Amino acid sequence: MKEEQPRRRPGRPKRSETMQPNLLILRTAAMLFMEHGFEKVSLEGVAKACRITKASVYYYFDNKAKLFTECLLFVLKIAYDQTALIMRGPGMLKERLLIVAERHMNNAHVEFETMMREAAPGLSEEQIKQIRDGEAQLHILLSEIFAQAMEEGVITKSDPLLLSHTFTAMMTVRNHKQLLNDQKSVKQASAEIVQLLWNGLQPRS
Amino acid sequence: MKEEQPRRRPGRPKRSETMQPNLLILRTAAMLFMEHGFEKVSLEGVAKACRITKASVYYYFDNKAKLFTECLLFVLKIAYDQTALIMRGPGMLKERLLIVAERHMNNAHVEFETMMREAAPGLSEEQIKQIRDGEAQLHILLSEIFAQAMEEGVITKSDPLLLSHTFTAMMTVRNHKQLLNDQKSVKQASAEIVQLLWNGLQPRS
Amino acid sequence: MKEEQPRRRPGRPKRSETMQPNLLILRTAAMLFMEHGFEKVSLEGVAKACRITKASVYYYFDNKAKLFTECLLFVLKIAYDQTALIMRGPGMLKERLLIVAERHMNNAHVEFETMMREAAPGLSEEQIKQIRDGEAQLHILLSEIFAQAMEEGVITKSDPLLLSHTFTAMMTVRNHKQLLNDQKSVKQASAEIVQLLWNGLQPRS
Amino acid sequence: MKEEQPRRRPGRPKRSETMQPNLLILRTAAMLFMEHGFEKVSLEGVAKACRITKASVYYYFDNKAKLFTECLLFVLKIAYDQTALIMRGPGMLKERLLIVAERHMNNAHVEFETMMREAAPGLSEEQIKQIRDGEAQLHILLSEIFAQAMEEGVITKSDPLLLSHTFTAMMTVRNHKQLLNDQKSVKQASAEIVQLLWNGLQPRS
DNA sequence: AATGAATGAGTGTTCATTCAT
DNA sequence: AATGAATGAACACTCATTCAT
Repeated sequence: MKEEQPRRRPGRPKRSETMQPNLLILRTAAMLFMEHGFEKVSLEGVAKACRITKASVYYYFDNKAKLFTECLLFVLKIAYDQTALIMRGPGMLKERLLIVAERHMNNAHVEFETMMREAAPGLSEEQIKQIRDGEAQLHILLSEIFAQAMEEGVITKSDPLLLSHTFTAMMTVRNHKQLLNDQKSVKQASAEIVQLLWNGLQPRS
Repeated sequence: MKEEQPRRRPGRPKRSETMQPNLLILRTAAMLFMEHGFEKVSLEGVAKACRITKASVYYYFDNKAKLFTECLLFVLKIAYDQTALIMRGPGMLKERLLIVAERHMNNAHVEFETMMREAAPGLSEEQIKQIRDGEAQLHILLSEIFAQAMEEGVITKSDPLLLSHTFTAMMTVRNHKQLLNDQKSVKQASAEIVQLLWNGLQPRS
Repeated sequence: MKEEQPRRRPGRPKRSETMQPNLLILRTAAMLFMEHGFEKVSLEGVAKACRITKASVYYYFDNKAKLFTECLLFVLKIAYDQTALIMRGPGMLKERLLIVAERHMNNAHVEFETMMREAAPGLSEEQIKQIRDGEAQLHILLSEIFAQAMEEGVITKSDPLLLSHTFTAMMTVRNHKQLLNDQKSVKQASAEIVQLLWNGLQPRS
Repeated sequence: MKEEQPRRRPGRPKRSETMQPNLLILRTAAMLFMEHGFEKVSLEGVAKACRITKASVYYYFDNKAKLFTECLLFVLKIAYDQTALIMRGPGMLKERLLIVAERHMNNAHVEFETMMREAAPGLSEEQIKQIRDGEAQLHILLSEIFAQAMEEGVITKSDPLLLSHTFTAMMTVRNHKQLLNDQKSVKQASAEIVQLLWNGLQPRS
């Protein structure tokens, strides 16, 4: 993001014409990157999806790596905010987890680490660090929630950071075409997955 | 990487070296595909890694899609065999799961579904089906084991297929660079993950 | 051809040179295609002949098939216009035929149908149809002229379309290196050929 | 042709198994070259059509240029013999021309000069000369027949060599897909073409 | 006599990037 | 602010050719 745009009211903007090209590109590219990964998204493709020219994309973003980085930071920010809002909100932990899971699983996208691995050779150290930091914050957020719940005896004690990663990893089931789409709704799947994590495999006496 | 090896002249080699180039290519390419995904692996790259020329790769495999397909089937076969051996072997279910998890997590690679999504546009319907079938068999194997365990009361009842997918998904934690490599050994992580799945979050009274 | 011209750096040229690259490429490629046929002309070759790069050719034309199609339509259009101008102009039919023959034979090129046969596998149905249509119009033009002449008793009655094709075919003599270039001028050859067609072999009493 | 094969009885051999690979390759390649031209025929393709390997083709023929040359000489020889047989045979000149025309037009193939132009850059001077000579003999044969007919007053006097080339050129109508195949049988077309050449366009009083 | 295995050079095509306007 | 026009590097793939067996 090059500079500070005049602040816009929250909520999705109505139509592209009204949006600053800045943001339009960012949103569009973010969507494409999340859906197809780094390599498969060409700047030509981004430009076309925005109804502008490739050179215009370069006007706003130095290069592909930069655009990618900003896109991911943008997405991570949103994910962070949404997750924070839900997880810090009211309700039982299990219920809040379910909401997060459902949200997350609803838009199938390339697994984060895979995307990073794909993109990494094209990114600078600094850029990688930035993205890693953004991601880390999300895990820290979750692990703090988990840690607190452990303190309070709401859930069994374990490594909260690992729990956060595991929880996130479980949601990649959204990508498993053969399970979803064919057999289960996302809503049902996410419910069952959270249930699984909650109860564990070991039968309760 | 500019070491100038005097490239072999064309013609049949003097029959000496170790592995059939057939297999050498398959193994090498499989490794590369699993590590970097479909797009990032160039046949030039595969060739170089095998110390042969691109044209030679084409001598053995019709095209990239074919090579990719055979690589995945190769990998899936191995994974299936290993998993079958372990899961049908002796020991408590939890212990067997742990072994599988450890094995699986030890070689970090691109998440399967992400790779498929990336490669799919380049593959034929038939090839996609073949790979999907190979993958499905692994899940069927696991879900049969799980179903039986449920029958026997070893684990709580739930959808065994979903459980299989979830279990697999959990192991993508291997890719989370920031968790592993930095903080935890794979051995420890897999143990904790299986523990998590086994006990669940809800505290036992 | 190893003269090292310092290749222009990328970016927009300083707006000076003569022809639109658009047309330059079309003309150059048309010439090459007509002279060497579809396969033998590489886009690299076209680019070099235009003193630009291959990628620049792609900037103006989607792919080889498209460029080829546009070239042929371009050439057919010119041929049509020239032929129409002459054949619908004043003068005796025989004289007009002579002029057309001379024009046509003056630029030796690959026989049309042979070129189409060569190129066809690479073209889309639509593209083939377009070219065929362009070609057909030329034959329709000629056959209408012939039909009218037959009506008026200027020439003997026969199938006018076949006559058009035959007339066109006769002009492929231009390609017969051993006859022309060595022994006869094109001017003389075309005159004799038209004479031949006009009088026929059978002696007049 | 590398050496003198034990002489075979005339007529087409029953099946490939009985044929010397020598000849099998020659015939097959000749057919392919005549049908598709020089560039489009790959030695791999020739080999496959012969049910042997590419290396075997190389065993019998030094390289593509050599094979091509021998194929054309082979075809020209046959054409010469057939033409000689017919043209020196009994019957009115016009009737004999018709038979030759029909034969020639029946197997549509790449126009000779076009093929030569395509292949020439790959051939040695010597090879080009050989083929040109073979072709020239055919034209000499025809022009001698024509010259004699002119002497005898059977046809009008003109340049007999040019007549030969023109006659040959007229038969390239066989390639005009839009005329033949759609509207006329080859038999009919050849008859009309010979008629055209015979009578000429100018009405007889 | 016949071939399996290898190569180098070339082709069509895509794409990130640059630069004058 | 925005873009049209250009490039170089890479990639998938093909093919004529070579050589040890």
